[in-house]
Amino acid sequence: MRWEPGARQRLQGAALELFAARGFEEVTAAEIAQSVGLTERTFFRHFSDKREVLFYGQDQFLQAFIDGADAAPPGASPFEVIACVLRSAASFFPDERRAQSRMRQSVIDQNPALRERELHKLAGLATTIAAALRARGVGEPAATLAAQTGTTVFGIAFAQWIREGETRSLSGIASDVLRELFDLTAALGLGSSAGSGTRADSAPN
Amino acid sequence: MRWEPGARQRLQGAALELFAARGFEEVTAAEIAQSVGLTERTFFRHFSDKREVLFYGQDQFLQAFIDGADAAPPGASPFEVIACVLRSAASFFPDERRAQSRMRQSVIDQNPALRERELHKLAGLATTIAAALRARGVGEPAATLAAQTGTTVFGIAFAQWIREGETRSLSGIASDVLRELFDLTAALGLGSSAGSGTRADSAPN
DNA sequence: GTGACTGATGTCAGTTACGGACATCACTAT
DNA sequence: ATAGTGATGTCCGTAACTGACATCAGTCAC
Repeated sequence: MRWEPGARQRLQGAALELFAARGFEEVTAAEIAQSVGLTERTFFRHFSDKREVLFYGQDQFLQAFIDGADAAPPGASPFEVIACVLRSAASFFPDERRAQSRMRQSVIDQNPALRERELHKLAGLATTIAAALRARGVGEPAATLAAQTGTTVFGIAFAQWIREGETRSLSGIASDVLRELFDLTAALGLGSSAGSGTRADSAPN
Repeated sequence: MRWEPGARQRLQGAALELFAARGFEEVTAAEIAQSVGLTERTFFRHFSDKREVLFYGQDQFLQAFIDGADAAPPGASPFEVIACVLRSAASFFPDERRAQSRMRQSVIDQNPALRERELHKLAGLATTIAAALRARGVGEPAATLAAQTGTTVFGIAFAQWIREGETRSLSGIASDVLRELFDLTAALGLGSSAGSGTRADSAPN
């Protein structure tokens, strides 16, 4: 071969290290490229923009979400599907990855631009799940509602999984967070309209 | 006065028009500035980056969220607070603003970078609401869970409010979406652990 | 085997989003 | 008057991208 293989992976690895060491904004794309023997132009051939070097290649992760939805039994309610999705997604992060995820997340958390990209990816996940729910016959806004709430639960669970001192599995944490959500909504009353209806008629505008 | 007052507002107005006419990426910051008799440098003194021209000045909007949380009765459960927040936030968008909101949103929806920024702002709202809930004694992860779910509901309701042909008020739509969320979660069974616990013990990893 | 073809890369030049440093000049307080 | 302030202009630099074109190992057709 004329070139070392795995240029993309090398770029991603070098980028994460450099970002962790000196911060996202203090590292240029040219620098990352040169650190693995490539040029800036090649960097931007592999990644649509500088931030993307930290997010590219989540196809398998997204697939885990889809697989979770597909694995749900035919008659499952939207949130039962979400529970399956969460379990499948969580299996994508075994405890061995905790340390790496922590490092990566600390880089992301320290830069607003990177957090924006992360939120965007999360929203993309939600859109995908919503589509899967719609394919199962779930209508709107239930599909989007369940999908976005599901990614919210995942996000909160993931943040907890990353937290220093946490030892539970991501799957376990996600279950707990989901249960907490049920408890919160259930605390509002038994009738479906009792909770919000309590004051809904007082000031519609 | 040496300069026309309201430079920021003029920049925002011109930017929205130009973006709507030609697309976000096809308009340069210098162009926007010159269209209102200012320079590019001044543009970036008013807005931290080009996208921000569409998002700056949402302090009142954010305040509406906070006010909603503060207006909730002392003993209210997290989601009762959320219901108050939604009502307060919705009152920030009377039907007269529907047309303008539609135009603005269509610009945002057509550009990924702008959607990223929007999600980031939404996330900031959620963080603020979560803090308000914590100040009321709500613990974690309940506070974050309720806050993020609340902004999700708001986002879905807003998207529906914007939709062509929709005539209901944002407040009414938000109530309906919130009720739909309750229905979805309530459909899982009465016990708080029945829904997720069904398969939680089968494959923790 | 030779020649066309491909795919990943390099090179170069350009545009645009910003940010730092300094000047300007109406307005204001003293 | 004099000094100070605040919004702006001017100038210049850096870094994120982008398009056009060159290069050259490997591969496939013939």
